[in-house]
Amino acid sequence: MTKPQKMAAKATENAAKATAPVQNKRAAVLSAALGLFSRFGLHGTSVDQVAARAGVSKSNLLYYFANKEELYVCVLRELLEVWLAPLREFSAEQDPQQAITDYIRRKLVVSRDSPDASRLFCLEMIQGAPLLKGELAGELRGIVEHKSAVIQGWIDAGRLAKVDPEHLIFMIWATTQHYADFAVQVQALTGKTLADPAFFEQTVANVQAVVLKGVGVR
Amino acid sequence: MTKPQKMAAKATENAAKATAPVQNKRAAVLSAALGLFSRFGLHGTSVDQVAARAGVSKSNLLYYFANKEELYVCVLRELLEVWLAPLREFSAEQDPQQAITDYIRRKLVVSRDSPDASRLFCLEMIQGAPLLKGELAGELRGIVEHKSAVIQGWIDAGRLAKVDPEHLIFMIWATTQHYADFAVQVQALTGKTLADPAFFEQTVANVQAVVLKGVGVR
DNA sequence: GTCTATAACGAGATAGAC
DNA sequence: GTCTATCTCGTTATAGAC
Repeated sequence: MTKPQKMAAKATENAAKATAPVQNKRAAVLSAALGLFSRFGLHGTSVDQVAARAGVSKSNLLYYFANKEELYVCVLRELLEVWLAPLREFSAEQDPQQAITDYIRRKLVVSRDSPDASRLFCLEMIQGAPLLKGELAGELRGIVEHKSAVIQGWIDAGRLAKVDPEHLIFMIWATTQHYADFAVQVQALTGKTLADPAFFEQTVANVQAVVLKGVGVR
Repeated sequence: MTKPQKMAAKATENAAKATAPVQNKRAAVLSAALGLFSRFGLHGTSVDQVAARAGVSKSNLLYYFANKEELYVCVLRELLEVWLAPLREFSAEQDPQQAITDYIRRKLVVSRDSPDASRLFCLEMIQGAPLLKGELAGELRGIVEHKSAVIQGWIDAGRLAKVDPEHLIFMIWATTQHYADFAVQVQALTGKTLADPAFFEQTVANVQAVVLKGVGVR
């Protein structure tokens, strides 16, 4: 088995049977790569920089990842799960007000705790999502259609005001991700970051308040 | 006067006394550059690509702009005005509901007609706004503080619900720019773009409805 | 002002010793 | 698995003729 084949196999198997130290190295590289790619993009980041940040040599990095693009794709793959997780939990069994309240908080927690993931996702979208277009049209679309139907059900039952469910979802995504993607702007204008607990709670409360009132039936 | 000096002078004078054909070329290059930088970033775009798109040779382009970074900065400078214009019009003399209604529409018009500008602005923010930080802390901050005071005045007068003005402004920015920056995602999930007149009006109506109701006093 | 040719450099990727 | 050395290519930027 040649090296690239081994690597490809490892990637598809989710690296199930690799040894622990190898996993640590891969994880370190992926984490370093996320941090840099999310700020400077694929072309704005050199393999050298990623290697340095991860504490490995460039050629060693290229032993684990066949080339820069493969590394980038691996990072994106991990990313998508982080990004999708909060949406999956959005449930039809809950009270609509509570479901929206919880969803907004979960998304803001991601913006606070994984701003890198949010930013790289945004970067990818801006560039036309060359590598995520497939997932968008497939998995994400399925989930969104399902959640939209749930929201539409609430509206038909008179539990929410008449809004287009997809626009409501976009609005929640936009307002919550804004605090990660435009963190510099938020900081320049308010002096605060989501890392500040008081500001975080204030943000959660404001977004929840406007959205809930905006779609409320009362 | 050496070439770089001439160029720098031309840039600062706003190219007031340059001849028309020269202006056309500069404009063509700037426009081509905006289109490419906004998709692929500074490092993802080559001078060659910009030149080709603008219909000039690479070395000719480098006659007008001393180097790639200067070109990038020129593009950003133009950008900021496009981005700020709708906010400047946000007026204290209007009825609050009307002011917010109009502002949302204006921002969505920009998202529809200048998605490149919106995307490049977003790219710059994601990267930490190395070149716009100054403007953010200065001019933008001043305008935002002023507009926030206006909103606070409306709240104190009981004409709007109690919201933090800055979060309201962020919410409007986020929801409206989303349709430009995440256009691929919006298209993948709805099949539509703001270029579609019906979808545009539907978007305007939805955003206005939720925000207005969300901050309304009734 | 515009062109062709080319210098100079950075960065991705590979070869091969250990 | 990890390293050093090196090849190769794309890209920026300049030199200099017209």
